Amino acid sequence: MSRRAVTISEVAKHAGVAVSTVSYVLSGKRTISADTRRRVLASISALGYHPHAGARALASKRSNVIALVLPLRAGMHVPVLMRFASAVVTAARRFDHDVLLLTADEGTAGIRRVAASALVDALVLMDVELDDRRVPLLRELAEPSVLIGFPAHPAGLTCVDLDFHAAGARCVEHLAERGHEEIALLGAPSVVYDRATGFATRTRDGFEAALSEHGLKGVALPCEETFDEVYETVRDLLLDHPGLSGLVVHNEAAVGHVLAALRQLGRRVPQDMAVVAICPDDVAERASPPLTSVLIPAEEVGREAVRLVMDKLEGRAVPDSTLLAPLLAVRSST
Amino acid sequence: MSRRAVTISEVAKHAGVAVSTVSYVLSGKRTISADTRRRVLASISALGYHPHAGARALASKRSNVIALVLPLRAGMHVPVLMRFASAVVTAARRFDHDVLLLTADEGTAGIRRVAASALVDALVLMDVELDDRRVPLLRELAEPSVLIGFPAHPAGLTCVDLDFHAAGARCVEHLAERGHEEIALLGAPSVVYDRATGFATRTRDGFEAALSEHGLKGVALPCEETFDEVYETVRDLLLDHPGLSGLVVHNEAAVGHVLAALRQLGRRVPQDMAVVAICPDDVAERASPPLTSVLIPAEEVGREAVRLVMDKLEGRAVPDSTLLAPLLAVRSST
DNA sequence: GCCGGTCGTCGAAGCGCTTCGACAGTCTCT
DNA sequence: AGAGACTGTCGAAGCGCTTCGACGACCGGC
Repeated sequence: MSRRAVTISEVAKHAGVAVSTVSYVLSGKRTISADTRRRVLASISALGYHPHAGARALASKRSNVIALVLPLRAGMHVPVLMRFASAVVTAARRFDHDVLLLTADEGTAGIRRVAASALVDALVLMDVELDDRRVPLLRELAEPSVLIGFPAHPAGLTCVDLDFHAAGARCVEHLAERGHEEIALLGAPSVVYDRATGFATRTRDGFEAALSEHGLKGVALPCEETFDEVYETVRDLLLDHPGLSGLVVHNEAAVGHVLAALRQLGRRVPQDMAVVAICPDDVAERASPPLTSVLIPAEEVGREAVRLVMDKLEGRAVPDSTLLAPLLAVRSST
Repeated sequence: MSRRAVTISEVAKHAGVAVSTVSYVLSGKRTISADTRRRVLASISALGYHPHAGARALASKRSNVIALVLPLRAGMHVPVLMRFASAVVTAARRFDHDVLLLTADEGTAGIRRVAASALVDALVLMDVELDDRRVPLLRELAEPSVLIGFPAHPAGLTCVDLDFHAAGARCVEHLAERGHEEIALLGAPSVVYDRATGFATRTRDGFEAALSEHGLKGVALPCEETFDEVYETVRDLLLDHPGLSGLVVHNEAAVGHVLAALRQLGRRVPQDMAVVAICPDDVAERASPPLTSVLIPAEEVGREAVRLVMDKLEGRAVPDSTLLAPLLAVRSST
């Protein structure tokens, strides 16, 4: 049970070298002869030595821990969140760092606490709001941070997200390849556009740009999230655009309703209407029929966020904004 | 930006006391006069002092961090997981601890590492398998741990979970009271049974035990999570068991699909088929119709796990096994 | 054969905190 | 009034590690 932990000085004694030599073997910050290194490493594994994290943090001013701030509140699509978290942990481990989990409900206090107490070296925040209270705090913090998502004023911050402009365009392109000539985008609820929320607008712009590039007809509409509103929107859409044969849905909550409405209106998917969604993979897969979709690359975003934050820790310059290319998965709805 | 952090000795100087006095004000381990305490606290907030976590861990042999080991892999219903995680973080904060997130894919190595390096004081593990490789390690570890879920041989461990055996039985009992004579259990995806994960098996055992106790006919089936698979399963079930009038669903991801499939197959709930779910409350409430359900008390389990692990840290004795009684909420589906 | 330059290693000085023993003062019994 | 028990505070000794400066040993160039 409670064997007292092995310390670096016991390793040094066992290997017949100075404490500092053991330290240098471990950190590689000074050259050590191959022979000495071998002896030290042998002693380390013979004794089962693990450096004491606290002592290391105290002496080196690095805890080798990064904070991950998750929303954990209603309205987020949780499975995606989890995949982000998982990706961040895995990526952090690759840089020999661990991950401290903070929930957003502790607000700025939690961030301030873990940063000020040197518990963490850096922070990764998820689900940043347009006007996020934490953003000013991050700006004045000594510890580097990376945001997943974009606030309204990202100046001075490092942000990473899916390239929604390209995602909108990619959907159009896919439908164009399939020979569709008139397509519509059903987006976020109108309130989201009114707020000029980044990702919704960016998708629409990408959609429209691609439309004119491919010489297609089309229309972009906001889309509410109750079944009745969705039904009306879809019905009117079909009446107003009899030539319509392709649909891009960028509204996770409405996807199911859209499919149900189409079914109810006697349109088969994909025979009468091709549907492409921009949504998490599992939503697309579970829909009936499974939807061709641009997936939200959680793993890649998480990995990239960690890479950026590590670069900042090492003092390397990083781009303010990193946009990840969309990936389209073809399923049975197109 | 990078103002050097305030240390305890600066606080001491500012307040005109010894360093140790500041420490005792913070820890309360010795009596301090009200007047001195006030002066020290004033200096602390005036200077914005935060104790250095590493230094504290080094000197006190306590990091005030607990590890949370999450599965993050297929077959688990992720939102529930998230609620566990959230509950653990919140509860840990209440004991002035933070939470380090480990993923199960690092296996025993990660656990060994964070324990040996004194990064964490204790561990909470989720989704323990019946024959979990990590269990022997936990037994020999000096750091206390608590499992959410039960392995096959829980001797010497501290485990907490919903009493799934009782939950399965409770559902049968409820349906028996309502006069149903042939009922089925739709459980987790088969991969979960193959892994022999405790909770799925225990629910089934409880279901079957109650079945024979009440002299009912019935069958227990695994249940996948896409609509098409669920539809097939339900359709076959109805064909094979024409007398079936009650259904227990223990699979959050599938409940919606089960209801949709029943509707599509012309069975009304509850008139033609009574349905009881074992799932988080919000899932049951949002279903249409709202489902009678045994709720999964994620918050309570997480909180309890943290309480237990803190008790162990303080050297207090704790029960080996904590089973939370199932609570059945009657809604309109039975 | 001597000088300057690496190379490999060591010793010691912290890093910021907790905790132990010591010790003046105060209070409470006799 | 004096012994004994508290109270409140201090100083100093670590906790286990990193890192800096120092210093022999060895190298090649002249």
